[in-house]
Formats: sequence, C-alpha cells, structure tokens
Amino acid sequence: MIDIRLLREDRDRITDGLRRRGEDIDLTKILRLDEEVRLLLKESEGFKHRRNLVSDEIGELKKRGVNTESETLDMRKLSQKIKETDARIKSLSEDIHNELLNIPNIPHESVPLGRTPDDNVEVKRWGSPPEFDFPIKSHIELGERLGILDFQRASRLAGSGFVLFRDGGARLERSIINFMLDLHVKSHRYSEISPPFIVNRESAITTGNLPKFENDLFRVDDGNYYLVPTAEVPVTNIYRDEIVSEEILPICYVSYTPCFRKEAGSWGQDTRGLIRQHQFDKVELVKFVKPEGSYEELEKLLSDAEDVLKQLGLPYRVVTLCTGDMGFASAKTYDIEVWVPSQGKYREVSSCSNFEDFQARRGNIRYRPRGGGKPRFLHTLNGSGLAVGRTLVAILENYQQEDGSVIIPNVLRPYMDGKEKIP
RNA sequence: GGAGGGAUGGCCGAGCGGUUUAAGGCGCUGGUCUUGAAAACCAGUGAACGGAAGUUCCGUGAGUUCGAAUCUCACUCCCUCCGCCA
Repeated sequence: MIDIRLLREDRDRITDGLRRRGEDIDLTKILRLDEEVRLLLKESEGFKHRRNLVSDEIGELKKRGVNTESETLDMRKLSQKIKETDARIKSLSEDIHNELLNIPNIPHESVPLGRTPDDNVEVKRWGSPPEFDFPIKSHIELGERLGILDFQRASRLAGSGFVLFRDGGARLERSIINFMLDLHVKSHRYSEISPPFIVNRESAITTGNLPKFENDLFRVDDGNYYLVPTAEVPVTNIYRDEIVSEEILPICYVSYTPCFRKEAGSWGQDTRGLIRQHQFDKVELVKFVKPEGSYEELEKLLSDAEDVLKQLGLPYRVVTLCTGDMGFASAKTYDIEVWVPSQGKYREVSSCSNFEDFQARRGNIRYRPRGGGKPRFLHTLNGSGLAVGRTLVAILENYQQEDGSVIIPNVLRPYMDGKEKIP
C-alpha cells in the first residue's frame, strides 16, 4: 500500500511512478475523500471533547443532587450527531482504504522503463547451454518414457494442469526440495518454516494477492480461506500486526510449500508439461529487514537463489524486470531464468523482489528502532529458491543422455541413495 | 460436534456505570550510589490521527446510556472436559 501522507505531500512522485508502470490511475478521488475525512474528524473530535466535559459535569451535579435534565437532553442530541459523523467517517475511510489497496507499488529508480517482457534487461549469464550430439527430448517425453511423470492419469484425478510423479520422479522431486532447504538453512543461514497451506483473506491482502487478483487464487469454504499461491503469503504474515525489535532484524526464512494457482488467462501457454501447473512445489526465501539496507539484502537474496542453480550445474541468466512487467507489490524484481534445451530458451525459475514497505503497510508489520522511538514499517523481500517443478524440468532436459536416461547432478545424489542415473 | 471458563499495556494482573491521566508488580530505559557490577532508591516507559489543543483504542462488531474496560447481543480466538479422528 502506498503511503497516503506521501500522496498528500508529493502527489507528482506517485503519479509519475505509476505512469512508469504504465498505470494511469486518477488520484484526485482519494485525495478528495481524504480531505473530507480529515475535516469530519476535526468536527467529531470537537463534539467528543464537549461530550466528555459535560458528562463529567453531569456526574458532579448528580452527586450534589442537582437536576440535570437540560444538560442530558443536550447531550442526547450531541451523541446522535457524533454517531452520524463517525458513521460517515468510517464509510469514507473504508472507501479510501479500498482505493489504496488497488494501487500498485512505485518502482525503484533503478528499474528499467518498459512495457513488456522484451524490455527486461539481462544482468548476467552463468554457465553455457549444453551441446547435444543427438536429437534431444523434452522433459515430457523423457518423463513419460521413464515412467516418472504421468500427466494423463493426473488429469483423470484432478484435471488438466496437474501431474503425478512416480518412483524416481517422486524421489527426485523430494530430493530437490530437501537439497534446497538444506542449502539455504545450512549454507545461507535461513530458518526453516513449514506454514499452513491455507490462509485467510487478511493474509492474502497483506502480500497484494487480494483484493485485485482474486481470480488467480483457489478459494476454499466460500472465500473465507484460500490455498496458498506461494509460501510468501503465510510466511510474510507471520509478523502481521506486530512490532518486532530491531535486534532480531534481518529475519530470514526459508519455506517449502506446494503452491496453488488458477492460472486463469494463461491459456495457450505451456499447456503441456510441468512448466505451468495448478499445483507445484516451491522453496521460498522471505526476509524482513530494516529499510536502510533492503537493496543490499535483495542482492544477497538473489545470490542465495542463484547458488541453487550453480550447485546443480544448470546454466541460467538473470534479468531485471522492467517497470511494466513487475508484479503488483514489487518495487524491484530480478528473475532468474534457467536454460530449457527443448525450448531453446531461458525460463523463469525464480523471482526475487524487494517490496520495500508496501506489504508491511498492508499487514501493519513494524519494528521498534534500537533505543526506543516510534515504530517504523520494515521492508519485506522474497524470492523463489527455487520453483521445484521447473528445476526438475531443467535437470531432466540438461542432463539427458542419448538413451533417454538422465544423469543425477552430484549434489542430489546423497538424497537419492547415491544413485547416479535415472533409471 | 457438545459442555464450561476466559480475552485488559512488552509480560503478569486489579478494575465490573462517573478524578481511570487504566492500580500494582515484572521487564526495559535513564539517573543516584559504586573502582566496576549487583542490590537499593528516584524518574521515565503502549499505539493511531493531529502543528497543537485534543480525540480514539481494554479480543472484534453492533447496542443501551448524558457518560461504558465495566451493562446487553452477535462473532472471533484461546483454555479445560467429553465425543470423533491422522
């Protein structure tokens, strides 16, 4: 959520930021409502001040046995007036809040201007795509031939957009999860969280998934609950409505969860295979940090996520998303894209973002500065570390052999009973 | 699912219609004392809005009242017991 005070004082900066995103949002309405609320608030407070004074007097007079009928009558009218004014304030404040919830974050100044993914800027490449001296297979073909991925039967169980992992596939998936968790916990010093896979509305509002993107989520129980689209949602909300002490910052969490997404509007893209599924596994990194160092923390987060691909020996590149391609809540995002041989291109396996205080404001997540002082909103960041299904795609395809078998990357072998190859 | 109990500041806990600016304690911060520390003593310690005055906040939301932490209703969460269950 953007800061209404900033909007009041520096409207041009907000307007300009939104314009860079390609958003043309009229802020006049909000400012008008804001002005009205503050006027009514002043009025209501004056009334209440008088009510408090006179009520005390009435108490005093009654104690002395004096008749207070006329005062009581006056106050009855005043109370009615207060009630009406407060109702109006409440209703207008809700309007403002709802408007604000639908405004995206302002891009950081370092974010390249652009409208589509073509405008994203490549930052670096690591490794080089493998050369094959035989006709390569897609992960779909490899997985089905090996009997480790079963798309057909999964669609019988649930529908399209689901997969059934079998034997070595199921084991490989579990190995990838454990490898990623261990790497981040042991080498990168994150603490592990295993959260609920269902969250309430408030949690989804904090992260920016609601109210605007309701259609992307699986609703449960008439909309009282939602299946998590990413661990970001439950984990970011751990400190919702809390004031944490500065001493415990930065807080770094790593969390494995399945992720559930409707993917409405993605028709036609990646309809076959593991790339786009309604349910997929992901290991997510989430940080709560002080505002001052948040962009250094973003770089560290990125390199922690990159490390997974380095360890797995998978070629990748990093791009900075342009203003028009960034997610709703983000101020700056790096995508990590892994090489997918069958497609001859790099595909997203991680998205690392700094939300600055956007989510913290929505979720009222603050910290108390050392030595006391006013609580301040902290900054939240997160990034995939990594998307498991897509990582599995990259492993199958990059490590495929001519006979359709797949070499297991070194770092995963301890998790696979020392096995070097599938089958 | 059934029965009962509860929710007050960072924590414990008093208050059950009108000096409540929410008692008291713990914790925390500063000071005095001390070579230093502890103890003791003194002072200060919640949040939001506002330039300030002030207003609001005792789980949440409605209501009663001139006046609500205090009374009424609904809801949420927690605890205990029973039932069911991985």
